[in-house]
Amino acid sequence: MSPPAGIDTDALARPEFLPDPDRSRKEMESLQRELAASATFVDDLGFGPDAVAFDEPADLSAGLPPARTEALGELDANPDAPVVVGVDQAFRPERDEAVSAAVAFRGGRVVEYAEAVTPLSIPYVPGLLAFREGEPMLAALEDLSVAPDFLVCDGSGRIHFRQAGIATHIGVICDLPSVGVAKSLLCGEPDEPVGERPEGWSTPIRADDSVERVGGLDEDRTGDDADVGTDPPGTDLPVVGHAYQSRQYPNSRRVNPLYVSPGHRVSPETAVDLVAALCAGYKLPEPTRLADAHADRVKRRLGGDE
DNA sequence: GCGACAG
DNA sequence: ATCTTGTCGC
Repeated sequence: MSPPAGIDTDALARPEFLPDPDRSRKEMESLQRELAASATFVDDLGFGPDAVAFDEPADLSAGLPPARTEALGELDANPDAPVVVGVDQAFRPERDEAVSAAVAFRGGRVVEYAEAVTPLSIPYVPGLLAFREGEPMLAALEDLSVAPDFLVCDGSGRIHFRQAGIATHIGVICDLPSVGVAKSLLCGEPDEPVGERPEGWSTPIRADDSVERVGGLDEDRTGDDADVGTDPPGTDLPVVGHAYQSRQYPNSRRVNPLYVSPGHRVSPETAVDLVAALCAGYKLPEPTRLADAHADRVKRRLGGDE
């Protein structure tokens, strides 16, 4: 049995990574370097893509599916399935508040919806998103009564100037495996051009000059020195994530790929494999898609203004 | 100085 | 992210 423990609130133990209006940009950047150094971009999960795979997308036409608490029970078909949690946010610009949502799944079923409304204290700055939205995300996670085994965050993880995107912040703070799923590329360079690609296609994103290298963090690089010079150009650069074509129309090229990167305790390769398994017919992985819908629902319930 | 930049 | 109707294409 797994008692509803929710998140191990280590968040309070790492206040340095939470928003502080008085902190300078330089200070936030060095905190991220510190955080990247304590992050792990190698597999440390205890389960694989098959354990979290969705075989059917949720039907949202009549609203979100009800949470099935019984899916947590011992009579569940797959009692050992990991708890996957998708997190996303909606905003109330007029009030400068974030509405964050966390949706927990087990065996492909929703087991809990959680949410939080949080005042925003820091503006959006590319590269410093976690200092604006990290607190709200944690608030939604702490509203959960089930303990997550894996977090799917919207935004980048290792695909980040200091290899510490919001998925990395959240993963390290909670000490949970996490991945970042972004709809556009923050930095880095794809091995191949990212256009007109078939469903299921993916290509590595490698660190470019805009990505700071983190000491002791690149030992997960593939190949050894003997390969240098024989590999294609750029192959010696560290892979920080992947572009992944989760959806595509047969006779059209309009859908852009997803940019998947490890947050914490996962490798770039496993991160894409996990996200591929979480996708069930739509562009976004199911956890993210439902978290997005739940955040919108909560926002609507709160009302258009005041 | 110019460009580029998750949500 | 948010402001927003209809509309082009599978």
